[in-house]
Amino acid sequence: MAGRSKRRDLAAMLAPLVRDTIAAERPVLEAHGLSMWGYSVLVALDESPIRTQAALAEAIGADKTRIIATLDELQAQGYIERHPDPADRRARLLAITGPGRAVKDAAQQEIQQGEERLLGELTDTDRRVFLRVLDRLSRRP
Amino acid sequence: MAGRSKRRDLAAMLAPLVRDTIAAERPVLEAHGLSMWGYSVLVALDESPIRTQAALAEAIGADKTRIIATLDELQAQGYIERHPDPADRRARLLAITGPGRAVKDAAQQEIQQGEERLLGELTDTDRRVFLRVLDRLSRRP
DNA sequence: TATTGTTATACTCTATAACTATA
DNA sequence: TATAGTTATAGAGTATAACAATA
Repeated sequence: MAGRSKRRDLAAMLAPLVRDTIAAERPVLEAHGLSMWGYSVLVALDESPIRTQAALAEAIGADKTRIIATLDELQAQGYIERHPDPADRRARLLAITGPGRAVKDAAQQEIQQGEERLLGELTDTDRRVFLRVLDRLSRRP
Repeated sequence: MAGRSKRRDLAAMLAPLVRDTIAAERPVLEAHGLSMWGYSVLVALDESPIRTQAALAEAIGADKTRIIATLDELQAQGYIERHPDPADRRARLLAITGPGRAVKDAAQQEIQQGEERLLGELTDTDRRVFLRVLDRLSRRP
């Protein structure tokens, strides 16, 4: 059986799109006083608390060393809580706070509203399929 | 009318996917002696020659200053030709060579074959819709 | 000894600005 | 003077390795 029809590489199509969406997020996050990594952390902790910083870093695709400054800042802003685990004082129990959830929800609403500029061009079917496939592919191990 | 159903941000889904696809490309390109930007340049020039380096840089989403070393290397490898435009000797006419097209085709085939690991999980309909939408969104101005 | 978090260092990548050569 | 290309410098972001605290 022969190959499939000619197409561009996935990375070549994904790269400019991710660049645009991140560029669109930047001013929104800045207006809410959040960094890109800070927002990532809030989104992750909004789903559920996490028991170690290393696990959080892995969950958001970051290095454990480079989220520390982010966590310091989020804690100073009162958006997360960071307590030593009584059962193992090496680990830090991480959780989002009420104000943290509020600022994350506000920023996220604005971000997704902006993304309608893109998604709004699609038919309902295309939109639904695209988001479903994208969600699935992005969750691969 | 109320909002749409809850979803993740586009950037949050796109980012890990683009990271994985680029990570998958890296060893393939290295085996063919190409850098990421070098491969981008060959793909762009394969479509059509370009009259200035600035235009090429913009076409691949790069800065004009940071593709110069790449062009030097591609030229030394014999994969591109770079001639001063006789009509305006400030500009450089850029074109891919036969060997350039050959190495680009070989690398691209291997890359897209690897991407089947992802796309092969999808139904024919999902695959077709996803690629069509992705292609469209990635070409937006 | 192994693991969690932290800090320090080095390295890569990118952006900015200055320089040349043509026009 | 304006533009295309080039080079040099500085800055941001990232990765690596060493360190301190706890197990």
